[in-house]
Amino acid sequence: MDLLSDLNEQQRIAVTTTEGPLLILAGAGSGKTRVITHRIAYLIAERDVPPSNILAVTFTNKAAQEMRERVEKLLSDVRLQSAPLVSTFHSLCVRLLRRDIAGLEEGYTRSFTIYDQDDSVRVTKACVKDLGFDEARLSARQVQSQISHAKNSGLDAELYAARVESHDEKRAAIARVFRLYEERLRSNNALDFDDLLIKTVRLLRKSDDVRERYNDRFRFILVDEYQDTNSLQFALIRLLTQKQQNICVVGDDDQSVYGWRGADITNILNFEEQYPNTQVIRLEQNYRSTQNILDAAGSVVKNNTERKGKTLWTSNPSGDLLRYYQALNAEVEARFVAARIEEHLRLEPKTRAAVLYRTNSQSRLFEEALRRAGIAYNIVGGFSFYERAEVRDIVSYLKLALNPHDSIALMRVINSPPRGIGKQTLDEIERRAKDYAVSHWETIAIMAEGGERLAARTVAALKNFHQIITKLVEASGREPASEVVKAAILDTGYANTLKAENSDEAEARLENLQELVNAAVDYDNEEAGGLREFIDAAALSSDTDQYKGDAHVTLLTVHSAKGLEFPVVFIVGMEDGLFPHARSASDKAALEEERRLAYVAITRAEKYLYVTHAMKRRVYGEELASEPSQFLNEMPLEIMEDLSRGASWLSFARGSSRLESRQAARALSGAGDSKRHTGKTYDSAESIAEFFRQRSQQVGGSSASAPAKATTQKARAASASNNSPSSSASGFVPGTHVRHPKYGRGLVLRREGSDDSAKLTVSFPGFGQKKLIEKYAGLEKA
DNA sequence: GAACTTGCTGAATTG
DNA sequence: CAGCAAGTTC
Repeated sequence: MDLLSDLNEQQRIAVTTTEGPLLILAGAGSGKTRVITHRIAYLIAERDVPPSNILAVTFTNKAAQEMRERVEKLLSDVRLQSAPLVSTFHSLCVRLLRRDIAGLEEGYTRSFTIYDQDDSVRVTKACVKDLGFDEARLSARQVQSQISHAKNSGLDAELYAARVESHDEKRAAIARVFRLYEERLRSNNALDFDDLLIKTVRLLRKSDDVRERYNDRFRFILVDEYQDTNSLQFALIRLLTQKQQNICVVGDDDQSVYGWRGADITNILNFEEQYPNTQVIRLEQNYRSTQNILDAAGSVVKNNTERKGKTLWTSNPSGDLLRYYQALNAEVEARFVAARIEEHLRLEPKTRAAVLYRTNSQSRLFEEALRRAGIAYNIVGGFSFYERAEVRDIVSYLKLALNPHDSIALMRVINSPPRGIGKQTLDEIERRAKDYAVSHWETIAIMAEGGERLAARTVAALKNFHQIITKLVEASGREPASEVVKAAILDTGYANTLKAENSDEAEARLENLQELVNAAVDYDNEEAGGLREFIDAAALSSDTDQYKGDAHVTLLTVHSAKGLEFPVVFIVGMEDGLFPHARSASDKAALEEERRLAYVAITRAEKYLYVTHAMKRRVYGEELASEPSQFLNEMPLEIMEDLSRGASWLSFARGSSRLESRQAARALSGAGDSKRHTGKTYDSAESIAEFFRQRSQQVGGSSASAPAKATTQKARAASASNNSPSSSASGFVPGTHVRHPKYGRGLVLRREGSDDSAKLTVSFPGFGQKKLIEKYAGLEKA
């Protein structure tokens, strides 16, 4: 088979440049996966590289699996002795550590357990409690994320503590939790997700032996989604490429959306400096989307300053206009989306649609609307299979089967199903474990022998539990994984308790457990890994792994959608404070990341792209007014079609921007001209548009290169609407959040007149818009 | 010890 | 509004 015939020129160079460092800047939809898979196949088939010398690293299992399958397909007529290793960063680390962790000399053994985030939070919580800190003031979740952040930036507990200012009480507390947390993990022979990378890097640094071995083994390394790598992952790559520099990284700086998780965009921006003699290849032809969709994406992302800059182009037709919809509230938005999906499926039963949202909590309304419309959907994220309580319980039993000293697992299931071991007994176990300085498991063994101050009932209950686990441990020594899973479900009483409940919910849980058994059976058949690997896979499985490519309708966050494509895409909740998220508003870098996120969302679409927003939305159970996202304003309005009922932000923004430079700059396209509106009938929309116009001036427009233009724009706006924006430094300019003695929090929409006699139009959630004279209103900044 | 009630606090994105 | 911890009752 000719591996190069169906590639374009750039792709071909990317595939055949096999020696030396290579940076492939691959725009969205430019055939990135195809290049990687062809490259692997090419190395094997044309350059006679033994597959075992190739390592390809991805971020998700799903991507890894897809890559494996595609390579296999390309090489279907080549006989292979081995397969290239296609793996996620985390499973690569597990693989190394399962073999060599003892070389670290930190007391860890090869049978270490992996703590996922939920486990980590549990440990953190226990640490906070045991150190006597107030759990309400020091939320375990927050502390855990601080610890994780520290670990990812190369700080251990000691370094972190040393960095904490003495007066910063909270951080000092976190530092103490951090230290205890690390101790607990170590004494449980457990590693959290961050440790997997940290320990691997440390091991490769420490042991020349191990480092050499893997340098010799992996002579050709590929890294996908390189823009998402963090400093530890970079260090890992560095260590693996000491002997050779056949390192090929593929990424797109415009799609870097994991900065909050420690991803370091400079890894890709500075790759050429880190690896001298790097060849750079740009893949800029997009095969996925229509021209209009690409225009929208480009028009948004070009507002970012921190980027390498590239322009996607396509030979695809311009396609349909983007479809815009302004909903009264979030419920209406969901109903609109469901109705449109129904329509698309009616016209094209085989099409696939995706609903993309910023936060998982938005999914519920769409689930309800789709269910009501009788449309089947698939949802990614939220509670994934391995995160369900019953699955986690059984997995905990399995962990105990391999290592009964795993206290986290033990405490999780010691009384589920209920077997008469209550809080009193648990506290007693905790106390004694600490006193004797032995594991909970050993403590239970001692207590099960009976003794002073223990009720006979308690002793019997503990004995029972001890026996159950002992049996599981024995079973794990001789039975295949699936049999141990069955035992963990049946012999622990778990299944019986669920059956006895006799409810629909219990029924569903039983089905999930059946599913777990099925997974284990598959595992027994396919790989000879055994229970250990089965549990590792469960721990490392991720949300995006649940994505089913053949589903007609998929609900997922924008983050989870990265790397996927759909003929029909809905980007919903395009509102200020939601997308971009409020937590990013203050920070320029964070806002740029949000913008890249918008870019990712837009470029998922092949043919039809919908953008929607709601005027009102429930937050914390309270209904709040919301403004359209600034990213909507950054799209070319003339390639949007307005599907809103009645007046909308778009209809007004379009009318009001007619005279302004943005229109002139985009005069190329004649679309939208037929939809001229005077704006006079659109009271609320008018104020929203006003708000935008004002804000774009405050922010200084989209590019730094046009100060002169910004001034004329400002002057014109001022004369047109009789405003004097930002002339009174002390006053409340539109966009400011204010507090009113009677109406509470509100948003300034408009300001008329100057100095302190200015008239303000302020929108108060729940009270509507009020016109107020600034000097009498008693407003304060909120 | 278990099941139920109340009252509080807090959700951004994920391997 | 929801999920969780502490408090209450059987």
